[in-house]
Amino acid sequence: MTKSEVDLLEDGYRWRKYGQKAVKNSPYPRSYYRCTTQKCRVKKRVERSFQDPSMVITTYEGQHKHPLPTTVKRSMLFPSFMLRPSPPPPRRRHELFTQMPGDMNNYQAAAGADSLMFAENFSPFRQVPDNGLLQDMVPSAFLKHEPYEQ
DNA sequence: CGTTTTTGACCAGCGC
DNA sequence: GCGCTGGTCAAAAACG
Repeated sequence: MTKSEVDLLEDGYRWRKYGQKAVKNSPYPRSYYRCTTQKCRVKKRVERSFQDPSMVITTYEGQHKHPLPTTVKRSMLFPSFMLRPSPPPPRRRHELFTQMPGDMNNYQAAAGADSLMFAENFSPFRQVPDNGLLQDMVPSAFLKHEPYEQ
Protein backbone atom coordinates (compact mmCIF):
# COMPACT_ATOMS: atom_id res chain seq x y z
CA MET A 1 0.00 0.00 0.00
CA THR A 2 1.29 3.35 -0.96
CA LYS A 3 0.08 6.82 -0.36
CA SER A 4 0.00 8.60 -3.63
CA GLU A 5 -2.29 10.87 -5.53
CA VAL A 6 -1.65 9.38 -8.88
CA ASP A 7 -2.20 5.86 -10.00
CA LEU A 8 1.01 5.73 -11.92
CA LEU A 9 3.64 4.82 -9.42
CA GLU A 10 6.95 4.86 -11.15
CA ASP A 11 8.76 1.88 -9.86
CA GLY A 12 11.32 1.69 -12.57
CA TYR A 13 9.64 -0.93 -14.63
CA ARG A 14 7.66 -0.52 -17.76
CA TRP A 15 4.03 -1.55 -17.54
CA ARG A 16 1.36 -1.93 -20.07
CA LYS A 17 -2.19 -1.81 -19.01
CA TYR A 18 -4.28 -4.71 -20.13
CA GLY A 19 -7.51 -4.20 -18.32
CA GLN A 20 -9.56 -2.11 -16.03
CA LYS A 21 -12.53 -3.07 -13.97
CA ALA A 22 -14.67 -1.36 -11.45
CA VAL A 23 -14.79 -2.97 -8.08
CA LYS A 24 -17.96 -3.10 -6.15
CA ASN A 25 -16.96 -1.56 -2.89
CA SER A 26 -14.94 1.21 -4.28
CA PRO A 27 -16.19 3.79 -6.76
CA TYR A 28 -12.78 3.78 -8.28
CA PRO A 29 -11.75 1.36 -10.97
CA ARG A 30 -8.97 -1.10 -10.67
CA SER A 31 -6.30 -1.26 -13.29
CA TYR A 32 -4.35 -4.27 -14.38
CA TYR A 33 -0.84 -3.87 -15.65
CA ARG A 34 1.71 -6.25 -16.96
CA CYS A 35 5.43 -5.89 -17.31
CA THR A 36 6.33 -5.13 -20.88
CA THR A 37 9.61 -6.92 -20.72
CA GLN A 38 9.70 -9.90 -22.96
CA LYS A 39 10.04 -12.77 -20.61
CA CYS A 40 8.54 -11.06 -17.66
CA ARG A 41 5.09 -12.11 -16.72
CA VAL A 42 4.97 -9.98 -13.68
CA LYS A 43 1.57 -8.52 -13.11
CA LYS A 44 0.48 -5.54 -11.13
CA ARG A 45 -2.89 -4.53 -9.85
CA VAL A 46 -3.51 -0.95 -8.90
CA GLU A 47 -6.57 -0.20 -6.86
CA ARG A 48 -7.58 2.85 -4.97
CA SER A 49 -8.79 3.00 -1.47
CA PHE A 50 -12.42 3.77 -0.95
CA GLN A 51 -11.96 6.14 1.93
CA ASP A 52 -8.58 7.51 1.08
CA PRO A 53 -8.46 8.72 -2.50
CA SER A 54 -4.85 9.53 -1.89
CA MET A 55 -4.12 5.92 -1.17
CA VAL A 56 -3.45 3.38 -3.83
CA ILE A 57 -3.11 -0.29 -3.21
CA THR A 58 -0.57 -1.73 -5.57
CA THR A 59 -0.33 -5.47 -5.64
CA TYR A 60 2.59 -7.06 -7.39
CA GLU A 61 2.42 -10.58 -8.66
CA GLY A 62 5.66 -12.31 -9.43
CA GLN A 63 9.21 -11.18 -9.46
CA HIS A 64 11.25 -9.40 -12.05
CA LYS A 65 14.41 -11.06 -13.13
CA HIS A 66 15.53 -8.54 -15.68
CA PRO A 67 17.19 -5.15 -15.47
CA LEU A 68 15.11 -2.12 -14.81
CA PRO A 69 14.35 -0.37 -18.05
CA THR A 70 14.08 3.02 -16.47
CA THR A 71 14.62 5.06 -19.54
CA VAL A 72 15.06 2.30 -22.01
CA LYS A 73 12.82 2.22 -24.99
CA ARG A 74 11.32 -1.21 -25.11
CA SER A 75 10.18 -0.47 -28.61
CA MET A 76 13.46 -1.45 -30.14
CA LEU A 77 14.07 -4.32 -27.84
CA PHE A 78 11.31 -6.51 -29.14
CA PRO A 79 9.69 -6.40 -32.53
CA SER A 80 6.02 -5.82 -32.44
CA PHE A 81 5.11 -9.08 -34.05
CA MET A 82 6.63 -10.95 -31.19
CA LEU A 83 4.31 -9.37 -28.72
CA ARG A 84 1.35 -8.87 -30.96
CA PRO A 85 0.35 -11.93 -32.89
CA SER A 86 -2.35 -10.58 -35.12
CA PRO A 87 -5.37 -12.75 -34.71
CA PRO A 88 -7.32 -13.20 -37.89
CA PRO A 89 -9.51 -16.08 -36.75
CA PRO A 90 -12.29 -14.69 -34.63
CA ARG A 91 -12.32 -17.58 -32.23
CA ARG A 92 -9.07 -18.30 -30.53
CA ARG A 93 -8.42 -17.21 -27.04
CA HIS A 94 -5.64 -18.05 -24.73
CA GLU A 95 -6.32 -21.70 -25.29
CA LEU A 96 -3.47 -21.64 -27.70
CA PHE A 97 -1.14 -20.51 -25.01
CA THR A 98 -2.09 -23.00 -22.39
CA GLN A 99 0.49 -25.38 -23.68
CA MET A 100 3.30 -23.08 -22.76
CA PRO A 101 5.92 -24.48 -20.44
CA GLY A 102 4.82 -23.87 -16.93
CA ASP A 103 7.90 -22.15 -15.72
CA MET A 104 6.00 -19.37 -14.14
CA ASN A 105 7.46 -19.94 -10.73
CA ASN A 106 11.00 -20.79 -11.60
CA TYR A 107 12.18 -18.71 -14.46
CA GLN A 108 15.73 -17.71 -13.84
CA ALA A 109 17.30 -17.82 -17.20
CA ALA A 110 16.69 -14.21 -18.03
CA ALA A 111 18.75 -12.77 -15.24
CA GLY A 112 22.28 -12.27 -16.34
CA ALA A 113 25.17 -10.91 -14.41
CA ASP A 114 24.65 -7.58 -16.11
CA SER A 115 21.22 -7.29 -14.69
CA LEU A 116 22.16 -5.65 -11.49
CA MET A 117 24.36 -3.02 -12.94
CA PHE A 118 21.26 -1.09 -13.72
CA ALA A 119 20.33 -0.86 -10.13
CA GLU A 120 23.69 0.54 -9.24
CA ASN A 121 23.73 3.32 -11.72
CA PHE A 122 20.17 4.47 -11.69
CA SER A 123 18.07 5.67 -8.87
CA PRO A 124 15.06 6.91 -10.74
CA PHE A 125 12.31 7.07 -8.21
CA ARG A 126 13.60 6.91 -4.69
CA GLN A 127 15.76 9.83 -3.87
CA VAL A 128 18.57 8.39 -1.86
CA PRO A 129 19.57 10.68 0.97
CA ASP A 130 23.26 10.65 0.31
CA ASN A 131 25.09 7.67 -1.02
CA GLY A 132 25.13 4.00 -0.51
CA LEU A 133 21.62 2.88 0.35
CA LEU A 134 21.08 2.03 -3.22
CA GLN A 135 19.52 -1.18 -2.12
CA ASP A 136 16.61 0.89 -1.05
CA MET A 137 15.54 1.38 -4.59
CA VAL A 138 15.82 -2.24 -5.44
CA PRO A 139 12.37 -3.73 -5.27
CA SER A 140 11.92 -6.09 -2.44
CA ALA A 141 11.35 -8.83 -4.93
CA PHE A 142 15.03 -8.74 -5.63
CA LEU A 143 16.02 -9.41 -2.10
CA LYS A 144 13.22 -11.43 -0.72
CA HIS A 145 12.17 -14.80 -1.84
CA GLU A 146 8.53 -14.75 -1.08
CA PRO A 147 6.00 -16.24 -3.42
CA TYR A 148 3.83 -13.14 -3.45
CA GLU A 149 0.51 -14.80 -3.10
CA GLN A 150 -2.63 -13.48 -1.67
C1' DC B 1 4.35 4.33 -38.10
C1' DG B 2 4.73 1.59 -33.89
C1' DT B 3 3.25 1.06 -29.41
C1' DT B 4 0.25 1.76 -25.47
C1' DT B 5 -4.34 2.71 -23.80
C1' DT B 6 -9.06 2.24 -24.06
C1' DT B 7 -13.05 -0.36 -23.77
C1' DG B 8 -16.54 -3.95 -24.15
C1' DA B 9 -16.77 -8.72 -24.51
C1' DC B 10 -15.44 -12.90 -22.83
C1' DC B 11 -14.31 -16.54 -19.47
C1' DA B 12 -13.70 -19.21 -15.14
C1' DG B 13 -14.87 -19.48 -10.33
C1' DC B 14 -17.97 -19.06 -6.72
C1' DG B 15 -22.57 -18.54 -4.36
C1' DC B 16 -27.16 -19.16 -4.52
C1' DG C 1 -28.03 -24.03 -13.74
C1' DC C 2 -28.02 -19.13 -13.45
C1' DG C 3 -26.14 -14.87 -12.17
C1' DC C 4 -22.61 -12.20 -10.12
C1' DT C 5 -17.71 -11.02 -9.68
C1' DG C 6 -13.11 -10.59 -10.80
C1' DG C 7 -9.61 -11.19 -14.27
C1' DT C 8 -8.12 -11.25 -19.16
C1' DC C 9 -8.41 -10.62 -24.28
C1' DA C 10 -8.30 -8.05 -28.25
C1' DA C 11 -9.68 -4.55 -31.76
C1' DA C 12 -9.61 0.01 -32.40
C1' DA C 13 -8.37 4.47 -30.89
C1' DA C 14 -5.07 7.40 -29.08
C1' DC C 15 -0.56 8.81 -28.43
C1' DG C 16 4.64 9.92 -29.51
